[in-house]
Amino acid sequence: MNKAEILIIDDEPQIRKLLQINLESNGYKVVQASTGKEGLIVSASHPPDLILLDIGLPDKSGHQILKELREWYNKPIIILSVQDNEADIVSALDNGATDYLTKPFRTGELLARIRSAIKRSQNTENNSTILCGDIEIDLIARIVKRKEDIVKLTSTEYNLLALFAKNEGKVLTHQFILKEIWGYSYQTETQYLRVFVGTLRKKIEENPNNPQHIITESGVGYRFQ
Amino acid sequence: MNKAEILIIDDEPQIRKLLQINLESNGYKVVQASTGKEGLIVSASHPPDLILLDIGLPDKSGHQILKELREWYNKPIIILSVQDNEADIVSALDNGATDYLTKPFRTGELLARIRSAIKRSQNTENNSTILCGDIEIDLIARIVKRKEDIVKLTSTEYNLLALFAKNEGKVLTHQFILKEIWGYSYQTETQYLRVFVGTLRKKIEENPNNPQHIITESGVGYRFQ
DNA sequence: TTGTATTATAAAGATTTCGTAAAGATATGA
DNA sequence: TCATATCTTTACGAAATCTTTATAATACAA
Repeated sequence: MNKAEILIIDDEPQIRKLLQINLESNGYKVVQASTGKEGLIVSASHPPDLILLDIGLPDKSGHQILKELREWYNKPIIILSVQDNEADIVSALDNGATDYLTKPFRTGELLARIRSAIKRSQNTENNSTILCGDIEIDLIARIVKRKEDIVKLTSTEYNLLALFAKNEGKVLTHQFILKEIWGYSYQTETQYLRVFVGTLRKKIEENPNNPQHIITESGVGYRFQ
Repeated sequence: MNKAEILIIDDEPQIRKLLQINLESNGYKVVQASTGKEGLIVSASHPPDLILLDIGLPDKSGHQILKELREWYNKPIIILSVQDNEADIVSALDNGATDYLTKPFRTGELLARIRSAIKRSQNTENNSTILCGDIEIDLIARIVKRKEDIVKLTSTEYNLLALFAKNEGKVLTHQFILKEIWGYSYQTETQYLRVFVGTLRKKIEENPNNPQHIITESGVGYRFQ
């Protein structure tokens, strides 16, 4: 395989330099970003194979960046932090961080953890666009196309469709969907779901009266195929 | 999904006890081994969902155990160690350890790293399908296939079939089935069962008049095979 | 073989769940 | 501010599912 590409998101130039030297001498290609915002843009325009994210960023909190990245980025994200705070670590890991290292870290360990993470991620296939029949969902750009034509979706409609697509083939319960899209306290508002499934079907189904993508599983939930 | 099962391989009884209490109170099922050799035997006879491995074992070095496990075991292995030695960490990670924590570790962090590791391993392989002849039941996706074709089942029909499949070969009494599917107060409504077994047979049996999967045990209940 | 208990099937009735339209509420942006 | 888009509710007919009843088929024991 080619050189793996690693994106460093860190506001301290010295750290970036240090990491760059170490990573490049170990055969990685390095891209840098000094703010969270820049990191999001860079990673979206050219997704790296792994991201090193400093949690103590000045513009947005690293936790926020992590969440935004994880909406579409499913390769490894390793957190670097001066904080040796358990709550911080737990929160980062639960929000999808692959690993968490406390600064100052040992270079050899960091490199080993990077190798380990990249190796594992290669075993899983990750795609930032999902293709289901004539529907194409670009998780990075948040754009949905049907037979090459862009489908205009509201934010909630998109979130719902993306959730379906990420779980293609599985039956998702009303509860689960409501929890994911609207939040924990909306688990009983199944009527929301009916309305939004209705509008989604109108937009993505050939014949909304005979849906081929969003299938109703009566009494349970819906299934996307 | 069911309780994830975690195997602890550690020679110190206090550590095992501490881990056991913490893990069990977080909903995990815990199995223990006090030596590396025992750990290998236990994991081979009944593979756990994750292994916590102490690197400083008396009989074989933990590194050796790790290598032997990794010859066939591909679920997460998290190393616990009193050694805060970089070479040790690097070696463990390069030999396929999923993570490496130094004792004394923080319980919350360990639990978060366990959650993270299990979550990732589930994304790679989610084969929770039960196969019975030409019938395939995917318990996670909640989907039933017969000879590759999806069989459309109502919620109750699915629950019933899943119950049968989970108890393949066993005779389930009317009482038991009714209690499991409809609830405690329906134990005498055997007619429900007859109706639903009938519709299920129509959907999954080659010849519903001569069922091969759902067998009647007259006067007792049914058996799935 | 006959009678009884158990099981199977069909179909009607009751209930729940679903889909849709549309009105009201809220947010968004010029 | 107003206009527009979006979200939340409400209402009701349609569809799917569940429950009940009736009756036929089958199994089993005397």
